[in-house]
Amino acid sequence: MATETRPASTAGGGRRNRQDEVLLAAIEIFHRKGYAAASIQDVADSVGVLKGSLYHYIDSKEDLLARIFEGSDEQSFAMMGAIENRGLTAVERLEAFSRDWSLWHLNNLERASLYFNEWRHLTGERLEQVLQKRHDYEAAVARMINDVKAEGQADPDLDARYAAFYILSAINVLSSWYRRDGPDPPEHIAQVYADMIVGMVCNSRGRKKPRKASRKKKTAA
Amino acid sequence: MATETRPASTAGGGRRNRQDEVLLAAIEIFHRKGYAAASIQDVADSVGVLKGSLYHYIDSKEDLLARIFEGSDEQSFAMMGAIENRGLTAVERLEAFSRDWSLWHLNNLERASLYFNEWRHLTGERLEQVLQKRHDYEAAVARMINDVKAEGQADPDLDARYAAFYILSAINVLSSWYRRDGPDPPEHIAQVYADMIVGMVCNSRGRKKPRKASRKKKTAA
DNA sequence: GCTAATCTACCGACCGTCTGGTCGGCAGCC
DNA sequence: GGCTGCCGACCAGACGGTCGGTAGATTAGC
Repeated sequence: MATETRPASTAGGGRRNRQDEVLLAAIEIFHRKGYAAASIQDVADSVGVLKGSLYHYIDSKEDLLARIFEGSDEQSFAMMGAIENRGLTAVERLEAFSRDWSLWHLNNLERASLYFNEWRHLTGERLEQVLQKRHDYEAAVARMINDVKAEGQADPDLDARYAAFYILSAINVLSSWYRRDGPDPPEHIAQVYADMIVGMVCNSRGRKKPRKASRKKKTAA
Repeated sequence: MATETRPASTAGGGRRNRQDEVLLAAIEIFHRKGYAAASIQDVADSVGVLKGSLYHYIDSKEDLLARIFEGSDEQSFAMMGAIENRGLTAVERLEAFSRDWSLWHLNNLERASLYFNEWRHLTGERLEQVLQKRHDYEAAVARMINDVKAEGQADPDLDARYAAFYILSAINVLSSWYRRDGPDPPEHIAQVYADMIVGMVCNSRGRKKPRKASRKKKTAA
């Protein structure tokens, strides 16, 4: 992306777009050092250009972060849309989402980590946008879980909002412990996660193992 | 907390220990702005003291962070120890841990958030220590899950390591979405989380609902 | 086909501000 | 008279960002 408006002025193929180079370098460095601790100088060094030259491509440090987020937004919402238009049952949708979203995190470690960890360094309107999108995302997952309940595949007492938080939390953090040189490929881990998530949502019907009744001091039903 | 070693040199009651004031202020500010983006000046302002005066209590910014972590370490390992010495079954232990660890996060939002988010700004030996502790923690949870399997209460195919990551991830992030002014008290949310976790680990025995057999392309058993 | 104007990508010196951290000194309590 | 707690001036360096300038490619005019 970021190449949408012009089809590569330097006639495709050979040498890479500097604009993209800057973005990729920034993703790596912001991820490794953290946005606040990373300097524009670091990014410039990584691209192989003087600091001043960077400002030919960006407006400000925050602008650089915001552009990274734009790309991530596009990718994540495309994924979400694809799932909703596939005509799946609620359970299948939940599983597909869990797997695909996990997979996106695993295949875009740095980008995903930023998306999750560094949004608070945006300000003003951009911050509000991110918070809104985050909220929409949570609501969409909660809706998925409610759909599963409506299909009779989940405990009716399950709190969809908390379950959604739980699921998103677990997936969002994937990027912080996953090692690319680990034993299992991303596809495997994504499937394990999807299984655990679906298992968590779809269980407990008819289980009701004996446990202290102390949990009945709930406030809301 | 953090008052364990000395019972308040200024004779209890009246005015608070400055040492602790500094720590508490730092926790709040490092949490709100992020360690790297927060300045020592911010902390000094919050305590109501000039920046130079802060260095009467701390050695360096990183030292301040490290001291916060020491307190968190004590608390979290005390909690873990208490659970292991209560003579519970494996399932009860898993539930107790899930609930208590969630509760600790909810009741120590800022501290917990730092513990989880800002450890990478430590360096040298201190960083290694944190990484080691983190690893121990993950291993302990994985052991708990294996114990549940040994008791025959969990799917033998469940990958204990990934399940441990999954559980710890979700709980660690509690502090980032929980609002103190939300509708439910921490105790309720902790119990909901514990239920979800126990449900996930203990399910699927005899469930095996029909799903695409495509998940049998696992690599490891 | 040659020249002139324009544009892109980049340089490198520079700015003001803020950073973490130091230090000599002083007031007041034990 | 010494110790604790704190002040406030100070430092060197790093920070994000600016700016005038220029080499080289691209385009336009003739």
